[in-house]
Amino acid sequence: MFSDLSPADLDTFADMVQYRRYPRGAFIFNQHETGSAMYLLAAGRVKVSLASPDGKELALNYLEAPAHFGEMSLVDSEPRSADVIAVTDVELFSLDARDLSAAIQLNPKLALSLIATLSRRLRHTIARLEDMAFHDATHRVMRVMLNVATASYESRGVPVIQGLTHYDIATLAGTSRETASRIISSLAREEVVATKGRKIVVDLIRLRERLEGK
Amino acid sequence: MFSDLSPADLDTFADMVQYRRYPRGAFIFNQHETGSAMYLLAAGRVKVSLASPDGKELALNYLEAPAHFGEMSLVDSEPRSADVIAVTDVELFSLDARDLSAAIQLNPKLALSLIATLSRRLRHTIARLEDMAFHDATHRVMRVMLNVATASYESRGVPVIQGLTHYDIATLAGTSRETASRIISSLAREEVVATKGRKIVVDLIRLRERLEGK
DNA sequence: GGCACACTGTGATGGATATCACACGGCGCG
DNA sequence: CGCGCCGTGTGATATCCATCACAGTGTGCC
Repeated sequence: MFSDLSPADLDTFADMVQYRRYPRGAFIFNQHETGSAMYLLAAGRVKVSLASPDGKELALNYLEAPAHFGEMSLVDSEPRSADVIAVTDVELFSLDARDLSAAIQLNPKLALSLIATLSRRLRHTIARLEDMAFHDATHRVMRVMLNVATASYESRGVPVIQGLTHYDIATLAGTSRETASRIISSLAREEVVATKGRKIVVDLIRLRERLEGK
Repeated sequence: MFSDLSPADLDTFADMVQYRRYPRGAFIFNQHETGSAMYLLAAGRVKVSLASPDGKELALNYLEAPAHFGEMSLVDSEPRSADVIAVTDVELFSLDARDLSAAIQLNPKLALSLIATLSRRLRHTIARLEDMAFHDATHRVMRVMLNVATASYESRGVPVIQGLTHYDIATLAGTSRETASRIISSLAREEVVATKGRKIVVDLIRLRERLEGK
């Protein structure tokens, strides 16, 4: 989902920034917590997600370095609107709101970069909301698989889903683990995807057809 | 949901901007359409909403002057992610993306204002998504009523919902007109709200209790 | 002031999906 | 290299809600 920050930009505020590490599984911050820093993810992978009081989870996104998150708290002092959890060991830099306007003075393009990031994320979130409101679980699970497999195809040349359990896919699709399982089985039966052990190989063409068709 | 633009800001780019009027009911732009302008709403009321292929509707928001919308297309050239429809007669100014960086040079605070707006809207959209994923129709309808009534209370001193049909409330809550009707009737029976003709008076305290309680 | 039309209230029904329950499979750690 | 545990597959059941159907109601327009 990211990022327009160039190395030059990073240099610009190298001394405003603070280095941190988190082990796999750690919470970087929690929903409803206050905090005025944004984070630049330098290495590793994080999950941005929401938890309901009764233990359900909805994943907003997975981010891979280089990326940034937590920008919303730079401009207002509202509580965090999601949890961010380290999926692997993580290295990152934090930038406090106090330093932001200084950073923008030094490099106004940074502001445009933030605007671009927020825009992309808002679009993405609106699309998610649209899916929740208009489409059934099958459609949503297919869309998640298409997104993940497409990203994999673009970065590694293979349209494969791995490192995500059915539970993870379900939280991305906003449905239950069981429902996601059933849908994946059924797609495998129809040869839209092929499951090899705990890995899913996606037929991008067919999957896209299915998503458009109905 | 808005806005940090001061009259001074408006002066700054008075000559980059173009004046337009739309009658009640007009589409200002459509989802999926391309377009690189943002709009400053000077007078009137618009609805930002999504339409599904099979005729369902999900309202993202209603905006009242002064407000702005369509900023996302300033920084990328993705299609519009929602429809914007004039609910009353509307007057607005459009600002093209080409002029944006110039405007930001003239007034860097404008960038911060955009970031703040986008942040607020992203928070709001995430909260909507959370509601859709975790809560039932009753909860969502109550939240819509609480939001509208609270806004009314703050601007006019009376916690009243008017000018919105049950259908409108349903599209804001992401449910059907019938379900919204049933929920409102039931809340009226329990004296959480009182319906006077086509107007709903809300007991803010009780409604908030109900929303927190379960 | 009345007539039409949009809005509202409410029953009946079916369908999607959450949830509970449990068996099976494979992966990783000791 | 085997045992345990997490992940997966799938049935049965219950619930929420969309949808269809239609009667009653208010409002604005002529």
